[in-house]
Amino acid sequence: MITLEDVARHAGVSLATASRVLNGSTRQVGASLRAKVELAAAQLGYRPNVAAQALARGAGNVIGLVVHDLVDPYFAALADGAMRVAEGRGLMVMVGTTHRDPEREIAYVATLNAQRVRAVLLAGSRIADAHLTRRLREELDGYRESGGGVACVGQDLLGTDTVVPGNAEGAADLARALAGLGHRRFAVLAGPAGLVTAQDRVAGFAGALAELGLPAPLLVHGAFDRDGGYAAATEFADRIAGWDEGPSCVFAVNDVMAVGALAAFRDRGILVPQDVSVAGFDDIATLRDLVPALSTVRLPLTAMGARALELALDPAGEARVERISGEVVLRESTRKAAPA
Amino acid sequence: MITLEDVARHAGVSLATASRVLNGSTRQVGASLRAKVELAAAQLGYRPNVAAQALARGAGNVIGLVVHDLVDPYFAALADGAMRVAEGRGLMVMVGTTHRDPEREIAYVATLNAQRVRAVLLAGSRIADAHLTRRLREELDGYRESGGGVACVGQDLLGTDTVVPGNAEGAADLARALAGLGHRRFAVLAGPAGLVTAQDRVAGFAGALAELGLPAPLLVHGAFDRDGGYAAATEFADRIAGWDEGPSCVFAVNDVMAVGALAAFRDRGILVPQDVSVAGFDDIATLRDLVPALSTVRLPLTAMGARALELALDPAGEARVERISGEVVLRESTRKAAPA
DNA sequence: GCAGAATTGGAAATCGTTTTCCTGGAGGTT
DNA sequence: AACCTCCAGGAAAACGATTTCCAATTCTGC
Repeated sequence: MITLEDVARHAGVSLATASRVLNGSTRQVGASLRAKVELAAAQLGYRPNVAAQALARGAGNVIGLVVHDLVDPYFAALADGAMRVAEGRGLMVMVGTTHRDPEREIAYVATLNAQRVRAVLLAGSRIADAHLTRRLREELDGYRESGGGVACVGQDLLGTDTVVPGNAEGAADLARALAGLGHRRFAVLAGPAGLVTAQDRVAGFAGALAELGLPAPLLVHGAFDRDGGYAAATEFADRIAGWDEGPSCVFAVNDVMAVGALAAFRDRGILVPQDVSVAGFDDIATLRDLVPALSTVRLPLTAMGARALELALDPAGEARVERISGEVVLRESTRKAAPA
Repeated sequence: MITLEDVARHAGVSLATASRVLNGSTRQVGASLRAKVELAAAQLGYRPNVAAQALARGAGNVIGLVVHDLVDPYFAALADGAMRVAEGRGLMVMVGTTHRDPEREIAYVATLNAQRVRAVLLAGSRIADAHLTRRLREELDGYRESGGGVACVGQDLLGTDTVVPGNAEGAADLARALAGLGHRRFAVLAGPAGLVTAQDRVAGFAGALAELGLPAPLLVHGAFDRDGGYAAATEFADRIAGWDEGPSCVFAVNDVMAVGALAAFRDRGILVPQDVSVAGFDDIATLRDLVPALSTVRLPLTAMGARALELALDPAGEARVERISGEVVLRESTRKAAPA
């Protein structure tokens, strides 16, 4: 490996001068020496050793990103937004995927802490488990004390800068919109019982229904992914099989689950939206071409990821919380309910 | 920040001993000292500084991954596979997204080189531009000389370990399968003219048709993404509008483009598969619930990403090339052609 | 008991940079 | 001409670990 010392020797200057020329410094270097150093560096093919730079400077140019699953388009979009910001600032991004294991999440924060990354971005919803949350919080506190920025996308549970999607409000808006279409009886594919994002969406939805004086929705729990949606929709169909009046509209707490639900209904010969309307949440770009097109709540995911990283990188005294509201988008998967 | 020296002092031992206790060493440390050091480290909340470790050890535990676009499920799946391997080996992953800009790709390799990452994984197809390819290759050679492993997923153009999807063979198999369904006249939504992956798929497809004695397909170029598929399909529909016998089957060179094509046909009232059959390539998991379900060529993307990283991490004398073959999956988007 | 081997602990060199001083010379002001 | 300021350049001290020696101890086998 070519080191800075090699370059300096080859150029006939001191280490200090070579460093000043090659790796941005406030100090000036005379034109002739500067040229010599640059030539030597080019000839030798010098590459700075960032580990050494990070050590000497006391700060690297890496940021950390922790997501649950890169294959889930929700997280991919968030990551994309964050990476664009990182790129714009000349930072590299280290990514960790937890596959929804809270222990892994804590472990990643510890690792990123050891890496002395400039900022850590936590994406995705926390499990509603006080003990785990506390441990994560402690780990983050330790990290922040050492000067790193932390932000998260999701719930404001960690005392950090947070970009909070308007889950409850969006779901409530959606409920009102669906009620406006004439629906009276709803089911909710509610995701895992302990997942805060899912809880918020369910609560917002159910709350709006209550305000409208409509009956509480039928809740079916299941995993937060496509297969969870499929399973929950199947269970739903089984449960209402004998009823004379079942729900006319099903709300899946995210788009990916809604896709699973659509598949389940299709497999059982239930027509959407004729037999039942289906709505999701997130407005995942990759899924906009579904048939029938999914009614949902649009969240500006890329912008949210970008904004969160900005928060993490630009420190403030107080923990800031930014609420991002979703926008109801009605498409073909929901239709006017038949008059009662 | 708590350093190892703080821990050593607090425990009343030397730096060397503390290092041996805390960060895996071959040397033994007596039980009593070991306990003292561990206690001190825990009390002080010591976190090793990886930059310093990397410097002292001469190698970090980071690998680099360069993809075009994380939002594209193709790359997300590859990245996921690679990350699982990395996780299993206790390595962190630095991700760079090029957004299909070859200059950025080269820049990322340079940056990863400076980071002295253990291995670099390049995913995604190279542009067929000799000059850019040469520059990338030089950059990679420089990196490999310094001891890093390189692998790529895509074409074997860089003289490195490579996982090569059977693009031409898969497309040829698909062509034969479609011909077996009775199709005689084909169109290909061929992607950008300079993209090697797209070229290979087109060539394989066209080659098989020629072998079967069928007419050469109608080629329509466009971007390699959903909107490119939409635009190309629209152009295709316009072109054949006046013909008395147009192609009965359209092959989009990837699934994402096929989704765009399906949308375009839907918007123009063209029924798939009744009016025209559509097939894609990749078998993206997120898109398996489309209606009509997409006929395609399945590529084990996650496994490919994982394998590529394994190649990069386990050095060999020679550059190894592993071919991965795709499997034709016929679904509802293609149907038997009406007898002529 | 005793030589030699094995083991354990510590001092100090090392990794590749950045950065703080320090020095000598150039330029400007009375 | 004397004095002061400014500035380019270099020597050397961090930065926070690992690792190589070396010395001191404890085991072995006779």
